Amino acid sequence: MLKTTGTHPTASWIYDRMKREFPDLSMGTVYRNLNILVEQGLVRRIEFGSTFDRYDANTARHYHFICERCGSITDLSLPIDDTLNDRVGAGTGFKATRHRIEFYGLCDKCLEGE
Amino acid sequence: MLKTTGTHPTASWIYDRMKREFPDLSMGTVYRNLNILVEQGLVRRIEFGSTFDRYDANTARHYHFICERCGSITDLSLPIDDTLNDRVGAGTGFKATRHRIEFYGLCDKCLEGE
DNA sequence: GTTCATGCAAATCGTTTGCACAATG
DNA sequence: CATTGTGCAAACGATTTGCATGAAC
Repeated sequence: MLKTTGTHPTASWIYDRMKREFPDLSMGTVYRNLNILVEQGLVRRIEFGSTFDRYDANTARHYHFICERCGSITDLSLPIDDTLNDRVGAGTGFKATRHRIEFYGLCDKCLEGE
Repeated sequence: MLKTTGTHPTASWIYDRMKREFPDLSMGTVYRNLNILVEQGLVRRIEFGSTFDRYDANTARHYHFICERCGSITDLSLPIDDTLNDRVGAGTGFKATRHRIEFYGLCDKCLEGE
């Protein structure tokens, strides 16, 4: 189900959605299975400023755009820049192997209303 | 106190630390005052993968490095790249005004033990 | 009969809030 | 007397867990 969803749902969104098909689904089951999928690397857990987690079935490396007005989260096609990792190491003695970027601003839909 | 701390403490770390000086300090007070400082823009709240928030008195824009072994969080001096924001807009119709980057890897101390 | 995922409810944990009180002006 | 910041304990909300049940092999 997650794979066919372009959004980045929360656990309770998934719960509501799946409950249509499995009326006596429980939250425990949702969380248990999400954790299994995350362990298996099939799903990514992503935490943003909110109090709840979101889940992402797009396991390809990508950056995220978060709209500050409507809160929507969109996958970006911006190419991954691995030279950033090397630049961090220069001089500091750190060794960065990966990074994550989130962009904040206004999405296309919210810009229309401006 | 936060200003004199290079680390990115959690609320309970601050609580423990301040309790030495104010023995009957309560958690409510810590959180209340942290929220006030965040509202005033004097302190940043930063959420990482963990279940709890961290606080940062360094309000200058900067990226973070998170050590995957010891969990330490370090401010980076890597220059902010605002051209990234523009590149997000190109083609997508989004307007990014800011971004945040976290690097993951091994810090200098943990690399020594390799 | 053993294994395993489930529903349910209770527990957990970081954070927030209601309230009474004491200090301040 | 009005205001403000506090301690305390209870409330909160997202997530986790213990346990009994029932299905699958």
